Amino acid sequence: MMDIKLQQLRYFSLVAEKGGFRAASDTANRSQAALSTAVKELEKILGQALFESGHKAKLTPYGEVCLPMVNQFLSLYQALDTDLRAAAKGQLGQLKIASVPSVAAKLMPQLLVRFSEQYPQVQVSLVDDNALGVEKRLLAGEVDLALGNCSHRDEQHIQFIPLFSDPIGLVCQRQHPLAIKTEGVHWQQISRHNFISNGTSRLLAATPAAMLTEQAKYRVENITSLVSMLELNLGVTTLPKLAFPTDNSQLQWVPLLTPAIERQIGIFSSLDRHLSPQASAFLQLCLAEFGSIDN
Amino acid sequence: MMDIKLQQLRYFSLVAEKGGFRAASDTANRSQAALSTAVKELEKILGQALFESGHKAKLTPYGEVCLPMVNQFLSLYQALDTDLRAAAKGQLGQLKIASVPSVAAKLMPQLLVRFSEQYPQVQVSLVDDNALGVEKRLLAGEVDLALGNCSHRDEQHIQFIPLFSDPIGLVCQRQHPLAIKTEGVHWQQISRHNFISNGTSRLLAATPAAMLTEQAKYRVENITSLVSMLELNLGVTTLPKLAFPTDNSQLQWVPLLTPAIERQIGIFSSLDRHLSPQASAFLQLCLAEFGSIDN
DNA sequence: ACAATTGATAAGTTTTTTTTATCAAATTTA
DNA sequence: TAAATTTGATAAAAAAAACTTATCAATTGT
Repeated sequence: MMDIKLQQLRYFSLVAEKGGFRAASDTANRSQAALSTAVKELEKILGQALFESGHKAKLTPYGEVCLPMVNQFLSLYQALDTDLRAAAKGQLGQLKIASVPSVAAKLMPQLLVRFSEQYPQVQVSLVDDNALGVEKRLLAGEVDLALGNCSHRDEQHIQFIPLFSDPIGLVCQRQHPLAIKTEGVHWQQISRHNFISNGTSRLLAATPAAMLTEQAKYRVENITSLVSMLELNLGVTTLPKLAFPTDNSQLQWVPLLTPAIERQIGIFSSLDRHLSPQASAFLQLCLAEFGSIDN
Repeated sequence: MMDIKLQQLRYFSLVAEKGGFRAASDTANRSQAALSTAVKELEKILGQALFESGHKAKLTPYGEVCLPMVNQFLSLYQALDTDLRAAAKGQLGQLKIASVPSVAAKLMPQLLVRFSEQYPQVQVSLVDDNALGVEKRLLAGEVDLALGNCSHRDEQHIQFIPLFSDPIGLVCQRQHPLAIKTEGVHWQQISRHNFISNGTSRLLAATPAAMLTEQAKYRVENITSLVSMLELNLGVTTLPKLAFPTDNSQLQWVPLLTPAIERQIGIFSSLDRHLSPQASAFLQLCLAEFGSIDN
């Protein structure tokens, strides 16, 4: 049992539309014989004549029944073609991103607005998690891309592209004696005060400032809780500049000068899977935004 | 811009389903190379990889997006194939029939029931008209087939296949003196009574009985009016046996013996157009019902 | 009646698809 | 861990399909 070819359907529809094999062959840039044989073979496959035998290409009642079905199918084929190509260009589909909270809050909104302008049909989902969590989600295939600070934990399966560096600084009340040192503070200056350790404090590890976390009076992961405690002057903490809530009127961020610590914010992608076209487009957007070389 | 081939979509879907080119090539009865090159070319057309490069045929995120779209399209292709073939066998589409009232009322119901059993998906429409009207509708392409009595008016465009013959007879009240002559009457016996001419009376033309219509006191086309007038004993008329309302308890049909007149009931089809498969099937049904040779 | 136009068909050419044969890489087995 | 197996990719050759050219008979318009 021969199967029906796309070309046969196309020619059948075109001949019916143009009202003749000659006219159809002109618009299709094919010889009249090509269309004639193709339609004849389609008729053979179906076991029924589509056009009346005779001079003019007039549809048979059967052809009349077939034509709308065939035309609808051909438009579905066109739609598929368009969709597959659109999806290939990343204009269709979904994009899943994991990000550390500070990036998710401060940078993602603008990035996503610009991405959605270019790719309005793409469904974007964003989850936030800590630095280890975003990498884990990426490895699990839960997300296409992950934004966070470099840890170089699994170079075998994960690629890291640095985007920019984010300096660590002291966070304290505006009335705090250290708050006026806007040019920068030394870790030993901090150690004279109560220290509240937080999720980003592991960035201090392997630096002299690691002492602070070891002597910490509190450890708080949640950023809102942390802010409340700082506002109540229960102590001071360190945060990357990006993680500092800029709209807060009671707290102050002061750069940590000695040692100067920076976290490398960048974008992770899996080496095991192809990037989806839209993920690739988003990565390009990030690179364009922050410069391709780390700065 | 190359266009996407059906075969490429089929192979892509099959490889994804079977989880490998080798396994897919087995079920498709093709070489592994055939599927490999076909899918590679599809990827080239789309400009994106569908399968991860590596040992196993794992879908890329893009392939993951494409697969359901492609599968849906392939099932639509299957549906089209099925529908076109079903329509070719006359199992789909519509059938339009014109018939003279007597045939429409007495024979069509049973015929249509049997037709619908075999072709449940076919929409049937039936119009009734007089002998000239059904032929006109057929010529106009309004209907696929016409049932009526032969007139041989347009042998160039219309084919007539006789099905059976229908004898003309006298119709009168049961109490009428002629009603007892069940073996048959002579036209001259009728001429002594009031005659009501009707639509079927032109069948008497070119016979001695034509005299009856010439001397007719009334002429009534509508069958219901005619029956009423006969019941009121306003006169007698002639009707083909089939046109006589068998459930009427007051009237009687008596064969016209001299001259014996019969109308040939048969089926008309256009010589200019192909019969639709379902029309052809209906014609076969009629021939089977009434015997292919006129009787 | 004649010229022009229509679709059908046969033969030959081009293009596409498929197979065969082989490869390198990855996986499994011993 | 090494050998054997299995995987998908690729090149060359063969087979199949699609298309073109050339020509025909039939129909239509003038």
